[in-house]
Formats: sequence, C-alpha cells, structure tokens
Amino acid sequence: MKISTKVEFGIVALADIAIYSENGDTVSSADISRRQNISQKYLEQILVALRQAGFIRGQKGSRGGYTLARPASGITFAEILDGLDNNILADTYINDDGSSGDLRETVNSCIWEKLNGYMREFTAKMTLADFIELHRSDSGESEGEFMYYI
Amino acid sequence: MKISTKVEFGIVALADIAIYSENGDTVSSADISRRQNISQKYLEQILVALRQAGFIRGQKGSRGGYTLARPASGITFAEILDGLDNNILADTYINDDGSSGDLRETVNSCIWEKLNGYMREFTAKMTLADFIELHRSDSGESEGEFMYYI
DNA sequence: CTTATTTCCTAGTATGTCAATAGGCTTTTT
DNA sequence: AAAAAGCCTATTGACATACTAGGAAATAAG
Repeated sequence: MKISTKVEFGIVALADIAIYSENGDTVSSADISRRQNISQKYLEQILVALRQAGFIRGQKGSRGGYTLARPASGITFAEILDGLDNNILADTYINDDGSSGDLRETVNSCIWEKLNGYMREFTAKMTLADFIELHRSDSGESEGEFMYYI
Repeated sequence: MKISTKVEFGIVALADIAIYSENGDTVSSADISRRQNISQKYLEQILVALRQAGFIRGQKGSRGGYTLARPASGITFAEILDGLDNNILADTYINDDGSSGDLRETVNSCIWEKLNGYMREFTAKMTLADFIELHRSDSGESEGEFMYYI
C-alpha cells in the first residue's frame, strides 16, 4: 500500500515537534522543514490540518511556532491517520442503491470491513511516544549525537 | 481504506465463475455481467487481468467462457490483490536518494512495513473457497433458492 | 464454409486525487 | 514600525480510476 506524503510528513512533523519542544520551546515550520527536508509551504498546509485535528497548538508572531496540544503518549496512529486522511481507515462501504448483487455485498461487508478492523486495531495501539521511542532505538543505542566518525 | 472497483469486481467475478462452473460449464462475461450487475466491457478487462495472473482460463468462440485454472481453495486473497492491484499489498518503501531524514525512514521502514505485513498475513490466510463459504452462510442457511416469500 | 459467439486487445475520456508551488493576509513579538 | 511567524486560498502538473468504445482473432454451431 502506498503511504501518502501528507501522512508521512504529518507523522514526521508531529514527532519532530514532540522531540524539539521537550524543553518548552516552540517549533516553527521552518525548523521542521530544514531538519526533515520537507518543502516548507507544503508542510504548513499539513500543520494546519494537524492543528485543526487537535494534535498541536500554533503560536503566531515572532518566536512563534508549534507545540503539542496533548502528550505524545496520548496520540495514537489511528487518530493521526483519521486526521490526515479520511480514506485509509474509513469503512467506505455504502449501500449505494440496494440493487447491488449479493457477492458484492459480501466482499464489502465481510472482507473489507474485517481487514479495516485489523488495521484500526493495530494503529490504535501505537502512540506517537512509541514511535519516537522506536526511532531512538532504531538510530543506534549510543549517546553521541553524531555518528559520522567512529 | 477505499476498495477499488477493479479489485471488488475481480473478486466477485472469480467467485461467480467458481460457483457457476461447478458442473463443468464455462461462464461467459455476459453471464457474470448480468448476474452481478457489472458493465460487461469493463468486466472483460478485469477478466483478462485475472487470466494473465493465472487464476482463470478463457475459452474463445461460441459456447466459450471462463473456468478456474486451479481450485478455489488454492487461490488466496493476497494473490488476487497482487494480481489486480500492484499497490495495495506492496512494500512501496524505496530509499529514494539516501538524503531523507531519519524520522522519515522510521515511518516507512517500521510503521508502514509492519502494517503491510499484517494485511498480507490476513489476506494470505483467506482463500476464494473460504469467501464463497462465507457468502453462502451469509445469504441465509435455508435451502430454497428464492426467499422473496415466506 | 459461413456465421454467430465469445474472448482479447487497444485507445480514448471524464473525473478526481496527490503533491506540491505560490501569493498574500493576519497576528504577535521585538 | 518592522520582522517573524502562522494561516488561508488558488492554481497546476502528473497520475490513477472507472469506465466507454471499437474492433480483431479465434472457435464452435449450423
């Protein structure tokens, strides 16, 4: 399955904000754009969506930026996906006209809903905090910030 | 997640062929089109894809049609999805240029691959025969062909 | 042998979504 | 007042989806 850049960048942006606002600072879109190598203008649109979905708070003006609206341990992937993409976890089965055949109904109501349920189950269990933890252990256990030299 | 009509119709067509070719007859695209209420011309394209993927055999000419190329109990949903849609079960993560940030790599390599794995696991377990069984018990246990009257 | 039937192949088209790019307005701090 | 940031809206190119359409090739029936 293809992950859209909107979802990918959204998750990355949330994680970036979580990581770099730990000391109380705000994180600007320019910061994220630079660190994560994402087009700033595109990123801004995604940040607006993340704010509207209630994950982050925006502070306008000089020295402004974003902070998490609630702790990373309370933000699940299911919520993020729902907030950024209204397709990926949606039960899209709508009984159009009632005239569709039996088999078509079984495909949608049984198979697809079940698959969807699995995905929702998995994504509801994982939080943004888990993801950051995963990333930290993934980038090596050592304490050093830079690993270019041994 | 949205199911494409190509996949939906493809599954339905396979099931229809499996059901109506049990006595040895072939099943024509016109038959399926009528029974399942699907545009015949569109269906034909899907049937070609299903044949090229090795699920069905086509017999040209008068009294021709389709039959399953192998037993329904040996055709898994993972195979069908792979045959009809090269996106839905694919690990699309490609390390584009190597310059992408750490977080982006973690999203793709850990989260998405894992989600993908779950989907593949689930769909690899279910066969076309299972689906037909499911559909039969779904449409009521009674033996009668018509249920419009009690 | 001819004709009807069926699969099979290719092209086109309308619609929508994705992934940005771009410009500028609004708010807040310095 | 000016700079820095978020916020809002419009536009665009590329691509995918879901068909429609026309006909060529093969095969069985009469």
